[in-house]
Amino acid sequence: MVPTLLASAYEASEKSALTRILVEAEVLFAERGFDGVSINEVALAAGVCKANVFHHFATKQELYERVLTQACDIFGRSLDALELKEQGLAARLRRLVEWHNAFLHQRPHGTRLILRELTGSPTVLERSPVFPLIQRNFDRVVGLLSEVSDELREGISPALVAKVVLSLNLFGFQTERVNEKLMVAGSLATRPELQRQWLDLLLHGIEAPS
Amino acid sequence: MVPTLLASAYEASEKSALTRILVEAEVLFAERGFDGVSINEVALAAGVCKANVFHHFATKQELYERVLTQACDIFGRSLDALELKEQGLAARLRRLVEWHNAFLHQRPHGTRLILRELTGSPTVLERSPVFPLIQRNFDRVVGLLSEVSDELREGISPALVAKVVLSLNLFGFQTERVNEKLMVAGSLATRPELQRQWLDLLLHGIEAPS
DNA sequence: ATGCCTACCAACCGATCGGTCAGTTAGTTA
DNA sequence: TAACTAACTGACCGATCGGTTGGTAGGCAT
Repeated sequence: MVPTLLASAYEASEKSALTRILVEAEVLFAERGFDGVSINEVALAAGVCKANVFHHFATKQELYERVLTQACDIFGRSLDALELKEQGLAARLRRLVEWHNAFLHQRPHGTRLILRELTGSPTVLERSPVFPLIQRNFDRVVGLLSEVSDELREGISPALVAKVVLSLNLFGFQTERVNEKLMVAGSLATRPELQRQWLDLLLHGIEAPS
Repeated sequence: MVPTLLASAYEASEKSALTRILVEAEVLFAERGFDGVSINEVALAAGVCKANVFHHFATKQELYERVLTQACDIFGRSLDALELKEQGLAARLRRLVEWHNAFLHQRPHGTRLILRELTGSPTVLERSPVFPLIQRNFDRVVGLLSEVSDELREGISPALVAKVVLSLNLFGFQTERVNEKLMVAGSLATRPELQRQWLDLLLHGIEAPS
C-alpha cells in the first residue's frame, strides 16, 4: 500500500518504497560514507519507517553493498554502450574522456560511492562483488586504447594511458567542489576548457619544441 | 605522572599521553574517517581513558581539527624546505614529483587525512583553518614551476601542469592499496617505474612522432 | 604544611545506534 | 469466506555514542 507519505512526502510518492530507499541511500552514503549515515536517516529521507528498511535489507551492510554494486553495474553498462569504431588515437581519447566525464556528472552519487571504495581501506570490502566489476571496466578501457596502440610512442602502454586519463578525470571530479571554494591559483579556466587543455598536454607533451 | 600503561601498553610509554593521543587519532581518523572512529577507540589505542582525551580536547571535532591542521602544517613545512635552484623544467618536475611522492609515503596517515577533506563534502570543514593552508601550498608549487614557464609550450600554464602532476601523484597514492589487490590490467610495472613513465609521457606527449 | 594546578581516572548521563518483535493492512489464492 | 503472504508500522532492546562529573595523585610555589 501507499506509505503514509504525509511524513516526509515532498519527495517521491510515485516510485515504490524500495526504490526510494535505494535512491536516498545512494545519495546519503555517497555524501557521508557508511559510518556517517544512520538507517533512520535513510528511512526518513525515503518516507518510510526504520523497520521497513530492515524488512527489505537484513543489515545496514547489505543495503550498502546493494547500492554499491548497483552503481558499479550502471557504470559498466554505460561503458559497454560506448563504441569507438574506426577512430584514431586522438579522437578516441577525446571521446573517451568526454564520455567518462559526462557519466561522472550524470551520476555523481554513484561515482562518489565507488570512489569511496576505490580510495578507502581495502580490507573493508575486498571480497565484495564490486572488485571484479571495477577490474573488468578498467580492462575494457585498456582494450579500447589497445586497438590504436600503434599510434603510441614506444614504451607507452595502453594501460598507462588509461590509468593517467582516468586518474585525471576522477581526481578532478573528486576535488572540483573544493576547487570552487578554493579557487585554486585563481586561474585554471572552466572545467571543459581545463579538460581540453590537459588532454592536449597529454597528446603533445609539456615541453616547448626546441 | 606515568600513565597506568599496563592497560594497552605494547605501544608508546616513552612519549607523553597527549602525543600518543594525537598520533593514534591521526592513524585512526585517516583510516576510517571522522564518523568511523570513536573517542573510546582513540583512548584505548593511546593507552589512556576516554575522559582524559576530553581533558586535552573539548570535543571530538576539536581533536580532529587539531590532527588535521597539524598534518597540513607538516606538509607545508616540508614543501617550504624544498628548493629547486637553477634547474630546468624537466629536472624540476622530476625533483618535485620525487619529493611529493616521498612525502606521501613518509606520512601516509596525514596524507589520507588531508585527502579526505580535499575530496569530501566541502560544507563539513569549509571554514576550518586548513583551506588557506592547502591554497598556499598549491600556490607555492605553481610558483616553483612559473620560474621556468618559458620552457612550457604555448597555452600551457604552470597552474595546469601543477594540477596535473599533483593529481596523478595523489590519485595514484589514494588507489595504490586497491591496485595491489586489483592488479590492474596485470601490467603497470612497479611504482617508481610507473611514475617515471607518466612523467616522461607528460613531458613528451603520447603520440608517436610522425 | 598549605594551597593550587595539571594530568588522569571510574562511573555515570541522555541520546542514538543497528536491529528485533508483535501486530496491522491490503492484495492474492483457494 | 478463509488462509496466506508481502509491505509496513510503533514500540522496544542492549550496546555504544559523545560528553560530564566528582574525585585522586603528584609537582610546585609559598
